[in-house]
Amino acid sequence: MKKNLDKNYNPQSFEDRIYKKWEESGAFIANNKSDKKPYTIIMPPPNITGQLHMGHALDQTLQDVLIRYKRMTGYEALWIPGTDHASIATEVKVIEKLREEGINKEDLGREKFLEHVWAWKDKYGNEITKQNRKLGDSCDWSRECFTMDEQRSKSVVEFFVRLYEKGYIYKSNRLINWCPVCKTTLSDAEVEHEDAHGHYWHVRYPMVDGDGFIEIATSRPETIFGDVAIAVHPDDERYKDKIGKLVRVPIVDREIPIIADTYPDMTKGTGAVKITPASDFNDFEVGKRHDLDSIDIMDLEAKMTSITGKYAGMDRYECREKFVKELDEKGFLVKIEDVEIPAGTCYRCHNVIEPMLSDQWFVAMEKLAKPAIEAAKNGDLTHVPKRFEKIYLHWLENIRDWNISRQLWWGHRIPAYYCEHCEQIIVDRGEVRECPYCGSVKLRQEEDVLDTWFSSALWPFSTLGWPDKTDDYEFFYPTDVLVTGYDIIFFWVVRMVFSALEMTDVLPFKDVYIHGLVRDEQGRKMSKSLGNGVNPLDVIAEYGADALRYMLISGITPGNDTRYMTEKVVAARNFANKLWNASKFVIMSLYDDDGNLLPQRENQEFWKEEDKWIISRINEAHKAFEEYFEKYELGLAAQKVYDLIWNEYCDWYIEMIKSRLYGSDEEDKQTLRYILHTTLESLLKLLHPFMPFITEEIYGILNEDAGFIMLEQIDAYDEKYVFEEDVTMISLIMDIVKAVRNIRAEADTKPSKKIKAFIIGEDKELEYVKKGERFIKALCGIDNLSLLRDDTEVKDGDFMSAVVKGVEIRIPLDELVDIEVELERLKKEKTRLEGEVARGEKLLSNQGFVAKAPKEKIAQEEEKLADYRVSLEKVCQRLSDLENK
RNA sequence: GGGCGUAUAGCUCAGCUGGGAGAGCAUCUGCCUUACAAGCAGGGGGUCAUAGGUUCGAGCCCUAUUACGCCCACCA
Repeated sequence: MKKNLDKNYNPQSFEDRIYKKWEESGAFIANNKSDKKPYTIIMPPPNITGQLHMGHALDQTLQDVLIRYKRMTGYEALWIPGTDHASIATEVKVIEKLREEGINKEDLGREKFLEHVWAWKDKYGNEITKQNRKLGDSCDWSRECFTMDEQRSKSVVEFFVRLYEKGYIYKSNRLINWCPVCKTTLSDAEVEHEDAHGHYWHVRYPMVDGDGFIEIATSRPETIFGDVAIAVHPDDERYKDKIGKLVRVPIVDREIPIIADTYPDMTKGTGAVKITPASDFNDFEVGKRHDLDSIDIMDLEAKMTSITGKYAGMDRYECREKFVKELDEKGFLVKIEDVEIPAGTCYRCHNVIEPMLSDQWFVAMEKLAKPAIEAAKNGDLTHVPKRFEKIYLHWLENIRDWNISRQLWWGHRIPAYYCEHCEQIIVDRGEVRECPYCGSVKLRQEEDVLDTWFSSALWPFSTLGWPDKTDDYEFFYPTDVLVTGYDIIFFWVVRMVFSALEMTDVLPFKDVYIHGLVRDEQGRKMSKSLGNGVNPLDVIAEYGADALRYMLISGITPGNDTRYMTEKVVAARNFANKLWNASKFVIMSLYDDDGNLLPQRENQEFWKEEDKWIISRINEAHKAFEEYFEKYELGLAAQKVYDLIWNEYCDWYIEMIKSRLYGSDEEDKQTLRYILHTTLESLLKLLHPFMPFITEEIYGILNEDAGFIMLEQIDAYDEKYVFEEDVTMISLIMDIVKAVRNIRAEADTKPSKKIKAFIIGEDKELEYVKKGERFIKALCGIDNLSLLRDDTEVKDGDFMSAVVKGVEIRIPLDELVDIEVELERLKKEKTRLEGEVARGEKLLSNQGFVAKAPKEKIAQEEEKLADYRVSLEKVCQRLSDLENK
């Protein structure tokens, strides 16, 4: 049976099949006993609540391209996949689902609730890993991790205990960010700052001594219940005589002092600030300095506490409205200003967070941050692109202690116990049954769980078995590169770095490759609320994973955002289709009608110019790839292989060899088959990291009984495949072909019409032309080509002509159309050449250039100028001949 | 208030250490030429945001300016 690819490129027909074969054969599994050098990437773990979105698709495609390329260039490549329990996000989702079923989290109790979450995780947690497979991710599923699986939980406990023992972890009562909707505390990184329109309510507080009022402005009047002082700047003349006196808090009727502190800004508001330590971070600091009390005015749901009297139990916003009304009615309200005020919001639910006084666990950051700062400054840690290093450093240099406790149930429960007898805190790796201090067995485990990012921080080494000294850890750690978006540098990159430096004494990775966001066609962020998200799975279903992957990678540059555009996917699909058809052509020529491989001849001595040309071009691409991958210029690498396949291999090489293929020289055909076979193989390998499915499918049919292309090696750049002379010659031929085609097109010659042509040039050029005669004839529809040393033979008569690189082409006009067209062409060409000559002369007569430019550059310019002069002369000659007729 | 990014062909974007502006799509012309019309061949289209400067030479380096975008920051 005739062997070949299907008639049409239809990715749906093979992508799933190929992935299954890869996975079942163990092709993704890395060997920790390999002789090769390790190359390791840890996949940023998607949330188990998540669906694959374009951001994941980009992130993962980048990693897969890197991993596949490294696997094909001599490395033992390991890419570990995994998922994140996403404490808060998952818990919120499960609570929602339970609520729909009429079940309340609190009624269930911790144990039962967690059972529900685990069931939920089992049901949905693997969705995203199925989607990874659709994308073609070559990750090692045998090593798949989950942030809450047994080994990772062990890492987390170990990490916590070690930090605790070294004194980095402490428990403290202080003001924290509280989300009243998610009902948990948040770290600083989890608070977003959004501007909202609000007001300044100017309120006056009567002086206790009856001597007038002091006016303050506040954006949060409901916090007046927590006021413990009014602060003014000590240098503020307006209030100097009031410092130390008492004022009466409106309605609340509490007497509070006017204090002097440098915190108030005399130029802002009224210059007098009310101090509410329990509701504001600045006020908290002022309160500490002046030894003031803190008054809790809100509970954990942001409802007013009993201290607010009739407002008790009221929501914070409702209270604000009613309280302002009361202030107004009682004459305390002076005026209301409309302003934009910044508000801290929860990164999850986007509700306004409430500063709350609370007992929480913290990691002291100052000392831990130092080596992480140092690592970036001394160049051990490289950000790609470099500018993100600033963000990284800025965060670390201004870091505050990390609040790691969360009032949630889903997550790693903090391994701390409280002795109910002696009130000591006991932190231990295992379950604690007896108090080591007093021997009491009345122990209570901490209820809080750890911040999700606490486990993520360990991901580069916990996934490799840490704290155990596993073979994987020994061989694959540290990893090579972390690929992620710029949006989680603080959450994640920073924390992985200091955690690794503290726990493993090495950087977790050398490079941080940062990509941008995938936006929609109009450049907007893809979001649920806008409904403008494009589901990668839909794109894969319609165009194939290869097209999606290629679309995402081509044309991107590190750190910059990109847009999803259907037309780009179509272009990528068309490229795949082009490769499919070209491969079909090659395979057709390699096998006979019974599907047997036809003989091939390898000997280099029989290679023709075009063979050496394409081999040379591919060889150069190998070099370019090495450089591009070194610098993470994946967009450029993708562009390179595209051009090579489409513009050079398909448009030129295949067209050039058709006459040989359909000719009668059997031995030459054997050589040709060898070249076609090997060059296609090389191209497939170069493209494989970007388009793994189509290249694997073609490779499997091209090579019977071959292994996977994904496990093959891409050739390294090799000097012995540099064929300079052949490249020069073929370039000349290509230019001539283009010139003739241009003449034919301008003269409107029927494509089917065969024409006569003359080529006039020097010996060297004519030698090249002679060698390439067969191409010129075949590719330009010329049936009669004469090579001449001078133009005496063809001087008379009407011609159209073109000059390229000192070679003149003349085509008898009777073969074409009228003289006017030719005159027009020649004039245009003359103008162009005059411009070129003028440019060259100007450059070379510039003393500065001649004196300072590199020698090679000058020689190059001289050569070009000489060339243009010859060409111009010929064109002028032609022009005057024609005009004098 | 600080920091950063972007501005290049009608559109979306590349352009590595400074050495004659590129791609895809769109557009125009001609082609179903037995791998491919998801294609082939040919063409048109850019004072590289503005103003200075450095240099023999600037899309690229420096300084200002403008527009859009992003990040950080406790302004009542």
